[in-house]
Amino acid sequence: MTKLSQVSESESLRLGNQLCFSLQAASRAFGSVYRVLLKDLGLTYPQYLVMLVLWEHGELPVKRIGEHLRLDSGTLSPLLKRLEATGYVRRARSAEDERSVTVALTEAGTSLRERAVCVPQHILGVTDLSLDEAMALQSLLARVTASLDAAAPPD
Amino acid sequence: MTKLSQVSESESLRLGNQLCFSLQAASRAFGSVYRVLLKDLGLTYPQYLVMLVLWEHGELPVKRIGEHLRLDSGTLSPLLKRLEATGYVRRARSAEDERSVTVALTEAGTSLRERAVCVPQHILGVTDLSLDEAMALQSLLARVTASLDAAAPPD
DNA sequence: CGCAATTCAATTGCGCACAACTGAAATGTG
DNA sequence: CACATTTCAGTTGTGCGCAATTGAATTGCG
Repeated sequence: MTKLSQVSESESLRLGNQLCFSLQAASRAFGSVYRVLLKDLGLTYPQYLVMLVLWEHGELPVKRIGEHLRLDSGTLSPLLKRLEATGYVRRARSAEDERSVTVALTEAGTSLRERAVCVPQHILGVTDLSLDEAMALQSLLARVTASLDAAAPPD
Repeated sequence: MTKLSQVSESESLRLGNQLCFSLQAASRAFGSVYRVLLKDLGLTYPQYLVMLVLWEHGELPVKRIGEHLRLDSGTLSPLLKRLEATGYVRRARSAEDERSVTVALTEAGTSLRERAVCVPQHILGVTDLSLDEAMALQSLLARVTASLDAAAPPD
């Protein structure tokens, strides 16, 4: 098994830089498609991710949401404030632990789910990948992320 | 060839959402590693990308840089101003076309290249992918981006 | 128990991405 | 040639991602 770090310099230079760039490009391309789809729902993509977590797990403290999405309070606090302003979410200090803030879905936030189920299908519809390819991609991404995290731990 | 849009609902719902998420996660993980490496060079990752373009192509108008990196003037103008403040780049209105601004490397910007060549190798060293896997990943990403762009054109 | 260390959300500050707009310069058309 | 259209870079405003810090609440240890 040839390791990338053993490939010729010019080759690895190109590939090394290009890999991250392609990743970013793909990520932003997804962003454009999501932006259009989510506009009607009054959500940005990161806000949509938070809603997915809440739809799946129900009421959660900010910390837990951050663990699911790898986001810290610096990102989540203002984002959740905007979700609250939109009316999809309610925040309240936990009674058991006054440091913690519990985020819960409002009525509007809960019912939004039905209007959002079509989103991932629409996304998949335009990716033009086979199931195998999508799973292969997913698997490669997971491995890359894991090894990068080992090198520069997210904590 | 099974198309994702034909897979069962629950499966595609999960995969559809997860694909973009994994992409973002991998992109951010790369970002963390690059951030550490580029700190010594006084560059952010997007600034590094601009430098790569300039190292390869030499003096270029803002528009061309944007075409290489898929970035518009709203992103590039302040970024280039910061690169100029750091001293890696010089900007000047083009003589032939007064609308255009030409970006050129300074002495410091040119010589920075030597200190930057180790970056992609270091990055590759921690991705833990074989050459085949890296190329497969690259190819999948390119296809995904192309199909997403067809659905929501970057223009 | 009492005090230090830890945990949690929030805030501040910086840089990037993108949409929408501005204004100046160039191009094209009648 | 005159005037509308297009092409540039820049600015403004919003939202994200992350580092660093703050302040309050909890936990742990002596």
